[in-house]
Amino acid sequence: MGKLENNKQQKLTSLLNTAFNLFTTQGVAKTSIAEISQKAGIAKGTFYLYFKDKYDIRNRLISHESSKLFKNAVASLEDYCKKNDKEIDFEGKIIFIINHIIDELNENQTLLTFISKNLSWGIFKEALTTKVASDDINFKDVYYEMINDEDISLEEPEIMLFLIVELVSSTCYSSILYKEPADINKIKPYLFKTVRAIIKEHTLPQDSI
Amino acid sequence: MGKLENNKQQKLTSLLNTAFNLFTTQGVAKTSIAEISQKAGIAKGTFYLYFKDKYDIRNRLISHESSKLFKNAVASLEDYCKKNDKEIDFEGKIIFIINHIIDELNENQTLLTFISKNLSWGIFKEALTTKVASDDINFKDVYYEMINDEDISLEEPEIMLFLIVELVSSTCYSSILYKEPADINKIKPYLFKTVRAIIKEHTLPQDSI
Amino acid sequence: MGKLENNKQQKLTSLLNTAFNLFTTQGVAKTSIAEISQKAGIAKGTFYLYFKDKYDIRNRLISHESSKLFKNAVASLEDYCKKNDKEIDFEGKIIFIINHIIDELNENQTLLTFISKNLSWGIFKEALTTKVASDDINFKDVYYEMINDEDISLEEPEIMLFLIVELVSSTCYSSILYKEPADINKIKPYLFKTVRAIIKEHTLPQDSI
Amino acid sequence: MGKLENNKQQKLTSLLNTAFNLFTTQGVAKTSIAEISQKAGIAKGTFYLYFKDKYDIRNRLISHESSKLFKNAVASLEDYCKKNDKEIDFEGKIIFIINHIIDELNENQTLLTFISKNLSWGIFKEALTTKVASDDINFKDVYYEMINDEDISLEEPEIMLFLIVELVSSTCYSSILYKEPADINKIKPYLFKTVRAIIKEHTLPQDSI
DNA sequence: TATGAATGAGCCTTCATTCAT
DNA sequence: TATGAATGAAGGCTCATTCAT
Repeated sequence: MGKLENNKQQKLTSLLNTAFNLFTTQGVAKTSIAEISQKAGIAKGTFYLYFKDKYDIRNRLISHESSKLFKNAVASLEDYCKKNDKEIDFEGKIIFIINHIIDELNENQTLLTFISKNLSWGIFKEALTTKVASDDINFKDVYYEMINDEDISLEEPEIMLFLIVELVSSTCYSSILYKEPADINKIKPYLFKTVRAIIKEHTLPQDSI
Repeated sequence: MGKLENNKQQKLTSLLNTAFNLFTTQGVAKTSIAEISQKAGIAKGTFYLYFKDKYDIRNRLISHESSKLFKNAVASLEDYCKKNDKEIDFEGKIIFIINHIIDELNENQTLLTFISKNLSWGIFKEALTTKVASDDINFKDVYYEMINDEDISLEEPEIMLFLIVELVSSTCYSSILYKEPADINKIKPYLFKTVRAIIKEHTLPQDSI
Repeated sequence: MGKLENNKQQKLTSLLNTAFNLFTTQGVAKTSIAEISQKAGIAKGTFYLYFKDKYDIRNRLISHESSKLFKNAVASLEDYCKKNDKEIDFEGKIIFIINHIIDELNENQTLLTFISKNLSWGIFKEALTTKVASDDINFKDVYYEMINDEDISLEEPEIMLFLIVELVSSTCYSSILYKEPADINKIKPYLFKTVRAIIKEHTLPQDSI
Repeated sequence: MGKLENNKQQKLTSLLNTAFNLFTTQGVAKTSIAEISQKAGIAKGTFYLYFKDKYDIRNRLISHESSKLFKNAVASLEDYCKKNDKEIDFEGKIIFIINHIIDELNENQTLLTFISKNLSWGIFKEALTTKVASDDINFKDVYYEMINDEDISLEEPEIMLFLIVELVSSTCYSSILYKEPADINKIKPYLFKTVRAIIKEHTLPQDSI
């Protein structure tokens, strides 16, 4: 890899990190490109060589961070299975992943603020299906793998995922950040029950022999 | 009521109407106070005698419009019951109301854009519990009335309402506006099944005598 | 006149004067609104309360300065007639005015640069027919008056004026500023001969009795 | 000629063509060097190996295009003489050339806009006297040839040419592009009469034997 | 109460030019 | 010769808010 190539990668990383810090601490609206550039140690004009505008970098960050949440959750799940030498069924896996993500967001509320305030299903779907960074995972693949592994059939797997994601994400936002209408820990059981219900309704009766 | 008082009311109404039109047609961010004031026929400085800032007027509008959605749905429900001389159970009423609101939003997508893009549970809760205009209804009261009428007991009625509202509103947004992951009409049955499941899980076994 | 009104007028004048100085010394392109505002002692944003953009103020200045040139020339002509108690015919008046304007431009070459580099017939025509400042004259009226006074008839007075103005202005530019293809004083006799020829060709034979 | 030399020529041509297209379609000010380079298929830095800056390439283009106008007009004139086996006198030739140029500009108004908006006598004179491309003509030589051929003597041939060129070019601009003060076809007769008058005044009485 | 002129910080964006490769 | 990443000054413009009237 040439020196130049290397240098470019460094600048990109620097920009992404700086922007993420600023976005999470002061919000997207109150962060200017001038500030991002300056703190990243590059010229303002250089910013535009890497990103179209502020919303471009924001979207890429959301995709990347969302992807990380899923990646961590999936990794933790695999870990858990290995360690305990346990098999968990599909429903259990979904709940495990949701729980892991909720806990992570609960401990990193600035991240939650950033993601939620700027999320749309469009960006999110992109996060689920494309890799921004080289080590990102494609959760959709993981999701379908999970479905196949269990040998269950779902009526509309994508709609089901959509309902769950929307329910969980919008629920988390006010529950974690404002404890409204109650603390996330109080909400959790009801939330999980609902998720289980959603899964049940989408599950087709297994072909019996 | 003095002439003066009347004049004040007129200005307030003019401001609210103008702002609503501008917000829904061009978005909140691209609407300036100068534009609102000018089109409302008052001076820029006068705006500040009625509202703290742009977000103040925006929030009041969201509350008012949300309230209207519920009011219309409830009115339509009562109408339906009278006309058909039918009794509908609690679950049916909730579904009826949701359905009515979804249909209204589907036909008024600018309203949906405005409300969703600027919604937070905080504002929304306010909309449910307080009256902005004199003819607004307090949906929370209606909700508890509905519960009492049926003589059912719910474990955590507020959390239940919260889950339903969050699920429905975030689902509608991408489904109606972007048909993602599918058209609202395809989503509806799954959504209603989920709502029913949520209600079921919150319903406590009836005291039998 | 209120204090406010007075204040506004002062600011306008200050802006016009400052802009004119900057435009003539460093050119329009190299003059920024920031600089105009700052040197005029007002805030940058205030500039936009008085002018749409840089070209708006530039056009108004050109109109005003052009008007002044004509005004001075006409005044000088009247003066000359009075003093010498002489009658000058139409052709002589036109030549007098042109000569006066050329001399003024020759002595104020920065003005010539400014006007010529930014002139278009559109702006110029406006300068001839509308008053920017209260003391501006409307040269077109003066022109037609001159025609009537002499009792001569011209075939196409407007086209004639157009030809003369275009010829003189474009000729002056390189002749005065770059002495190309010769000094204005060497060009003058040829120029005047040409102007006379233009007038002659447009003059219709007088009705004889 | 080496391959390298050839390559250089190609790049130069590509740059000139691209710049001309961009200048005429969107104007000089709104065309950036980046855009020219990119569309010409070379790197931005390479531009500077061929031209000093944007105005350098612009001037060369104006010279070249002006030269082409004269070249075409002269060629057409010669053609006309041959075909009709006619002799045209000096005055007639000048009028023919002017007429031809006007018609060409009338049919190619983007070219007129480009040339006029960026013309100065300096650049123009260069166009008359120097060849930019190898097939350009030197109109000044042609002009003096025409004078000699006819055996007429002019008092100040250069000033005469200057007056004519300035008159025609500035007249065309607003007349063709804005039909101000009238359409070019209405202006033409007056313009030609004026040109004839200019020539007459510069013509010295022929030496009689 | 009502006005609207004035503010001036702040933002985004463009672009000619340089220079290490 | 050729590249194109980097620069950073510069510029135009918007807008919420204040305050004297």
